[in-house]
Amino acid sequence: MSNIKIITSEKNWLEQTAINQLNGLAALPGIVKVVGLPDLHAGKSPVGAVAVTERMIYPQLIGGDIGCGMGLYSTGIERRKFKLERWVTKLNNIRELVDIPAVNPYEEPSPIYDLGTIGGGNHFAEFQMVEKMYDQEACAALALDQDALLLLVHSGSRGYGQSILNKYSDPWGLRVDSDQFHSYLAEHNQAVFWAARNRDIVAHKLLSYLGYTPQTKKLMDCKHNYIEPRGDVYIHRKGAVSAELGPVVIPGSRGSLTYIVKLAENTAASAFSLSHGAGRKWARSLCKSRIREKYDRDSIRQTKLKSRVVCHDTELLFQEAPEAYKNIDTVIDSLLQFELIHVIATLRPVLTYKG
DNA sequence: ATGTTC
Repeated sequence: MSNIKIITSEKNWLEQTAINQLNGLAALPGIVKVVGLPDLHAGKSPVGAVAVTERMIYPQLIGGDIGCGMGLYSTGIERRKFKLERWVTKLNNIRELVDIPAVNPYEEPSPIYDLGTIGGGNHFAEFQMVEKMYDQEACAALALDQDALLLLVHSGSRGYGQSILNKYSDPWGLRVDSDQFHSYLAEHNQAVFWAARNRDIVAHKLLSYLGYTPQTKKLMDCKHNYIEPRGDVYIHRKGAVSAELGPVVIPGSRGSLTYIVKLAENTAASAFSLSHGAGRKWARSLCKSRIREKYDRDSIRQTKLKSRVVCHDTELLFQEAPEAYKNIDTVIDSLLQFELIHVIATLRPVLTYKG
């Protein structure tokens, strides 16, 4: 009997490298179960993956960006007040949210340097609007409003999480009876906590920069890089979201819809976890050569959904192009086939801001 | 992923 489960469907392509990495995880000491979600792809350790362990934890599987995740906010701004060109112009005037004075509104000093900055890579802050509601009741319970402008923030613990990982990289895997096990988990929990706060501050800084008194309401916060102790086992989620904490946001790319899903009953099959996005299809290094001819400096900043992207790093925009990501509909379809989710709404990105 | 990094 294999301890590996892959949640996928015929149409959903998975790269062999990622499956090999998943097999590698399954062979580690203390591993009870390994799950590959439909957005599985290769990374330093596989992304879109869940590893359930006993008597051991593996900080390296989580990586440096401890607590990374997505916060979805209602901005308190009506969608008709959204002014695309004006906001694009304004956001073009700052490099990152570092240009906006950092304020730590909390009592404790922040361990995150430049609290309220988005960071690089696949991180972003994105304005979205409700595209379609499929489950009115669930949308109402979530306070998802058709007329509200929404903001999705994908960011993590910045350098702070990495500094924690650096202290616990040796040995590979920490046993429950070690001091390191307990101190890592305590520091990890701090990073998870601060990463969520970082997302909150990103939302606030962005809205105040655009001239609004932030009246954000957090609809959900879905972390996807962390360890959850659950009874006798430890659920490592690397690019995977808990299926037990309420509705989940699963974005595609900047050029596709975002799904809001409700949890189904049968989530034990996926180690109580769901996908965190569409998942990469192309390695970063391959993107530029594959789509260079299709775009110029302007057109790479627009999507087929007519949304816009503000980002000063053109290289990054190629690496994070919609083409570099798998089809979100196929990922959602795989989750539906395994009866892990119900779709309650879709959102449409209108403006993406990247550091 | 990363106050990257030569």
